[in-house]
Amino acid sequence: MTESHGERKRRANGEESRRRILDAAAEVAGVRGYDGTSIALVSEKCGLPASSIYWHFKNKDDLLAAVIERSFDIWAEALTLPGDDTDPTRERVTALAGQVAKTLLDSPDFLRLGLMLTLERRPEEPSARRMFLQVRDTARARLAAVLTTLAPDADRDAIDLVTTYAIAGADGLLIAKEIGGDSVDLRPLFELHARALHDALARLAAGDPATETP
Amino acid sequence: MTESHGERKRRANGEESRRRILDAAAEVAGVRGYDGTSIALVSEKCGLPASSIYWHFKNKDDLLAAVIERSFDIWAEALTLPGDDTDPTRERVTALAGQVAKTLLDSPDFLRLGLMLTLERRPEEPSARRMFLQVRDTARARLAAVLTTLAPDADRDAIDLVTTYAIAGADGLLIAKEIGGDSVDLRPLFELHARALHDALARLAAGDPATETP
Amino acid sequence: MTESHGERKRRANGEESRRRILDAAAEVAGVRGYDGTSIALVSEKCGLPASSIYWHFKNKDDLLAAVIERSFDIWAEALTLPGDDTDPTRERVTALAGQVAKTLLDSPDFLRLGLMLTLERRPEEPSARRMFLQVRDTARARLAAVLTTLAPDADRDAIDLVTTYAIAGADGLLIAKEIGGDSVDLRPLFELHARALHDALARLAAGDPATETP
Amino acid sequence: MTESHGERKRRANGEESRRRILDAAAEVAGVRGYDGTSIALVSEKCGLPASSIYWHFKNKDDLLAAVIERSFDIWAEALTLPGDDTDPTRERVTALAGQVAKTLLDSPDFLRLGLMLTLERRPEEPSARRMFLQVRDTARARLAAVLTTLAPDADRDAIDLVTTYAIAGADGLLIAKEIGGDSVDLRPLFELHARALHDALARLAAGDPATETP
DNA sequence: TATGAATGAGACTTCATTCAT
DNA sequence: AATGAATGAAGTCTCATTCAT
Repeated sequence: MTESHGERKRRANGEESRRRILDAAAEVAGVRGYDGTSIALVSEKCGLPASSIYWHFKNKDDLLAAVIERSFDIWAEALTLPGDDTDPTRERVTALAGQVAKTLLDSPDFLRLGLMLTLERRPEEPSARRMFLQVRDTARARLAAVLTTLAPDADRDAIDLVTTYAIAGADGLLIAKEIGGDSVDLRPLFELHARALHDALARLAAGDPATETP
Repeated sequence: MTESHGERKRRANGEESRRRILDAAAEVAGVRGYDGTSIALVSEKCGLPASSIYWHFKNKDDLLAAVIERSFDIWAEALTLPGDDTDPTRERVTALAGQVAKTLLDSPDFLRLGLMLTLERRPEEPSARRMFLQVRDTARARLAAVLTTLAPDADRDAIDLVTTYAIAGADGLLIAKEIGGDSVDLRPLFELHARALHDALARLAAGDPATETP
Repeated sequence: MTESHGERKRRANGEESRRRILDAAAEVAGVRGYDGTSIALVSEKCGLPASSIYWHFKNKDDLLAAVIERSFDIWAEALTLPGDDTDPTRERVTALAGQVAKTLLDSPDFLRLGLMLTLERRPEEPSARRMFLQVRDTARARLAAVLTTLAPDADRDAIDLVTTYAIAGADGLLIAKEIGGDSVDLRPLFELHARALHDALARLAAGDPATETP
Repeated sequence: MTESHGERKRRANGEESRRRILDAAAEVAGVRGYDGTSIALVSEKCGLPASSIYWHFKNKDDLLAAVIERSFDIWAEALTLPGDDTDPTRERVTALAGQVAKTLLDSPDFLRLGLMLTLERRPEEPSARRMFLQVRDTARARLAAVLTTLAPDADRDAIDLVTTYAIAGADGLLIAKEIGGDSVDLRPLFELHARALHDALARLAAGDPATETP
């Protein structure tokens, strides 16, 4: 109780204000997308006037980039990819996929917003989009590393292919969930995906050139 | 007063104007998304004044729904799903997946715009979104029918699951292509996906309960 | 009385609206300068909403450029420079200067606004400024032509010099009037200026190299 | 707690901060005018936060008035008008005009900004404008004194007239230079002006009523 | 002697839409 | 079958200024 947080006219606290703005922006942007996120809406939701938002962020684009960055950081922290195990059993791959699925569904702000941004092709790319692609690349690199430990003999191109397919499946299933809502049970779907990945890895490990084009 | 003040061609051809508007709207919406598509932009792109757009369409929402509908129709026509063959060989499933991939990449307007709309959660759902979900359901039903012919013994839930997974993969791969551009070769990816689907179907046909949760 | 102008909801009349906007903008800009002229102020003064102003003009810059152009045209029309007379008597030059003085004081909008714009050095030049410099050049050319008829033997550089000096005097005296208000009587000042110009022309006609640097 | 968190130099030197602010404000105001000079721009240019500017100056108006005052002082110091000589030869008047021209071109901040302010007619006159008119009056008085020594017999009204004309010429030529840039050589122009002033003074000394209105 | 943070007002501009012709 | 003109609402962002520390 050394600092009563009930003070009337809030004493200036930049850190806390910034957080409140980011929270509000994440909430709005996750729902309405880039264009649909208006500063006025964020302002209303966080209780600070619009002009205060511009004290903390250069502009709307900058704000949304920050939203994506923070949301990704939270997600990446929640997801501790076990990178030391090298046993590509189906159980293990399934567990891995399940972990990813769960964390994605828990904090999907950056992913949903990011996918929306990804699908657009504006004349000048928003830095929020750039930020999404950047963090997505980070995640991709980590996943590729894990897959490499699971199929050490596979060449880089093959790993790349499976990595891309793994991510694509996750993206697609997230969308399926978005559309289907409660009628879609993600668990068996991610299991299906895990099995597909496992089999692909197994073929890779066996040197099966199944992924090559004839 | 013989109504001859110099207008040459295009003596008020409604059909043609409507088409020009739809073309322009499709182009803009495919690039900028729902919010990013302004009537002014469409007007500029099609050469007709904004008020003329409102003569042909009730409002922006209506216009975009029409865009999606038309784009889907074009796509559906291009894609003649062979629904009579019942041989679930890998080659056949692969060919099928390849066909879908190709047509999606050729006319992806409705899909890209639709996915953007899908990812948003507005208070009041745009009818463009509703339209997308509707045509998507049509496509889904057709795909489910095909899969059923390939695995006649599978139960409805299993077919549903694989159908959802099939669509999810397509969505995800489209996004991967969107992000990766030329550095992503969709062919082997769709082959991977086809193989995954084939294997799943095979397991289904064999009564393998692999997709059930333990 | 074929068209009662008392109609309630004004029937759309672009020409008239445009004029009203220009009138209002000229009034405001002449008083407040470029930055000081807000669209809201113009809107209030002309009775049309701000968005209507943007129907008629691309943006504020475009509007102010139009203000300058029109104001100049009005001025140029009011000032019929007698270009056929070639008698450089003092009376004639004085009359000429007086005419310029009078018309400048009658419609000084473009000049006052233009001079303000002239004195600024923005990173990107407003097109209103460019417009001012352009019409000013037009005026300058006409004046140079008149001076040439008055001193046909003078070379181009000399005419240029006197032209510049003539304009500078007019600018300066307008400013003096602006500052001094009623306490400044422009008539004798322009007479002084006219005399200076006459003497300079006379020296030029006589081949006196007085304007050359030693 | 020995107050030692690393600040090195500049231990809060008020005088120096004030100077930096004035420098920045002079630079900005000379370029953008009164309205165009924003506190944020000045802050950025001088490296001090906006709130610090308000510690040194009451408000923007106060700041710009200070800019004008200081700029004028610098100019006045640079210009040592020789007031003791009473020989109205052309050479002397020319030299005098040249001196004024040179100093004006060297430090024109106050003049350019002042002229911009002069041309505006706001509802409430900025004190910066008042300051400009005040220092301008000071300069005017000094010039009138010099002219009086050159034409001791002239009456006050005549001296006033010539003084006004002298200043108007200087203003106008500054504008000409502003517009013409390198293509305008001020030297012969100021010589022309000097000659005009000399002749006017000579006529005054001779009692020539040339400046009177018929 | 400063300054980080905040803020209401207002800047310019675009929005989707309507209406009279 | 169309369109020129208009319009209120809302958009992003900057403004000058204040205040607690």
